[in-house]
Amino acid sequence: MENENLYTFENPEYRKTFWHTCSHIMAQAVKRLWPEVQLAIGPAIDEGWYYDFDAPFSFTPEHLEKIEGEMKKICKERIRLERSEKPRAEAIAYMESLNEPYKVELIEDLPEDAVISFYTQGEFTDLCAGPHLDHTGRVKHNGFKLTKSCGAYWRGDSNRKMLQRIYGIAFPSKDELDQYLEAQAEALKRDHNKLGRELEFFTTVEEIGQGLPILLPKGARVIQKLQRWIEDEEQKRGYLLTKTPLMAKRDLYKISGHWDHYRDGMFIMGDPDDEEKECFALRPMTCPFQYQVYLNRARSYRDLPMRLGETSTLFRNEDSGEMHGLIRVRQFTISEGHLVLRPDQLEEEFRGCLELAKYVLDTVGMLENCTFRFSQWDPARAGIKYEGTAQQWEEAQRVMGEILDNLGVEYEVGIDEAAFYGPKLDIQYKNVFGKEDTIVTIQIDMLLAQKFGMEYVDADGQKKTPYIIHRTSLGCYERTLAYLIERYAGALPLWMMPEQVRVMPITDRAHDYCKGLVEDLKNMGIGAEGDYRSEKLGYKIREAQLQKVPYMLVVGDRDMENGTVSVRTRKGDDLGAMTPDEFTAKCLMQIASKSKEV
RNA sequence: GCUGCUAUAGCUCAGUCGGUAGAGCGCAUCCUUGGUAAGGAUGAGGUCGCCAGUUCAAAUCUGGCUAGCAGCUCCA
Repeated sequence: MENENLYTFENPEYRKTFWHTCSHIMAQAVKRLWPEVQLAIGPAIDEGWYYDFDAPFSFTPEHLEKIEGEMKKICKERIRLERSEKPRAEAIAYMESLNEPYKVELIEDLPEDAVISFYTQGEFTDLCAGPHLDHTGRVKHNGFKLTKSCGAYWRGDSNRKMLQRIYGIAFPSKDELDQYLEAQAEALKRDHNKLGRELEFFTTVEEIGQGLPILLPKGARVIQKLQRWIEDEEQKRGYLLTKTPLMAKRDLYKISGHWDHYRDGMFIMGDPDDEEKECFALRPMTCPFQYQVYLNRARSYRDLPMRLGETSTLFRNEDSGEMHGLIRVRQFTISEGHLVLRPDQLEEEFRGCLELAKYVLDTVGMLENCTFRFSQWDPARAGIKYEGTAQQWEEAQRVMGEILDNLGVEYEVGIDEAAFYGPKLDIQYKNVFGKEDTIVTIQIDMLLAQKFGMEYVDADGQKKTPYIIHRTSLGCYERTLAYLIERYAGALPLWMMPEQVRVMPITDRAHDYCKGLVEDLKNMGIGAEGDYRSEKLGYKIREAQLQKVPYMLVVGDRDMENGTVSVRTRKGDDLGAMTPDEFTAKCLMQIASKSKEV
């Protein structure tokens, strides 16, 4: 390795070290300004760093400015960072003397014989494993910025004290910092929660409530197109369409285990504690409903695999702070499905689910930004969060791990991320803020079939319990729409766009001609609208452009004479004049091919 | 649920020291009939999120609620 490359920002190790030192500089600045503030933790993260503080006041933007000012001084002072070590007991005593209870707690969690390392820069010493830059002058006084402050629980535990977290970002030069901040600002312009409202895909109304977005005609149409496509695609792949009730008596959820595990997260109608009276709950998942389809009659091994699909609306009473645009809502519709299968079919069917998910994610243009996570149980929470035996869990996870390896899936492992009934493959996607959520999930369930008494008669005449795969193909339609809006900055591919063509007469003389065009296009299944207002062409084009309408058909005297339309794209390309038939054929072809480019 | 911030016209926002509101865009009407990102004029539109409190007087100050935003926690 060329040594000089180790100390560049391109090296992730160096970058993290750089940001970690920034967090120490920030902590030092805070302690200089307000010695009474106590320190918790301050790691480097994927983009920058944060430090958690316990302060008797709230950090405001003015506080952040002050801290930045003090940090600039520390950078200019070029203070050396020196590592030192103390035995555990001495380290605890030292942090007690500094009145840093959070640091004391951190050290107390380390083993008895641990040697504790510290980093000292001038008057400031912090508990830290390192490594660090050699001196604070490596950070440029104009190369960093404190981006936000917010609350964060001590040790990520919602039962413990809420501390205050300050986030920061730094680069080796002001130019790079400015570039980063500029890119951030650009990314936020794609925020579906703003753009989706501006473009009238959805809205919310105070009286309806949190997490209950209204899909406006444009948003509803996109989702309809996606749903029809998915339902058809699944039918091609052997799925049977079901339509099951949106609610059930509590009895159903008791069998599945959801009543015990997620009662607080359900919308319940009736008194849940009164066993004498009927009590219903809106469904938070589809599983036990779709199982009834299987249970409708006795099944043979010949019936398996049975692939059930449903466009399923679910209701989950999320905590008030969890809702976010279309990404996290209280009522949503997913491309749900359950596969009931014999053990020997598990790998093949899992492969089919993964293939389908990858196909649909690729088609909508999201696959390249997806990451895969193998969500496993945490044995420490066996019997609390997770049902079933350790043997069942190990078996399911072993099988799933083998399948994933055989399929060459590159994944990260998420411990304690599994469902209560089994491990999952979660396909993750990030929004413009960098926050990650699950877009698609494929789960192996070795428990629920037994609970519901699902069986099949095998070739040997024996009754056996099937495996179940829970899966989505395009995930939750609301969430997917949100990501699509962000992915395409609102300019969705032609095939899923609600309004695909806008016809614009230049003068009143062209109105009838245009109306005929719009009608013809609509009859061919193309989303077309006419703009008959007495505005100038430039005005109409600008508006269609802002609304991301893929094709604009301009019609004036010239076109009427020649029997043509003049075609313009939202990208600004002038495709010239062509006959309506030529345009229609081109448009239909592009729609059918689900091209991402138009 | 927690911490912090926010709420004024359909949208984006201004409104100083407490004295009951303003702009741009949009919308409506009229003029304009035009060739690829904003033609002109006129007009309508607001219990200042809701409920209390302080005050002679509240968009403005205080409290509660509702909703929105960022993060934390959670996400079957």
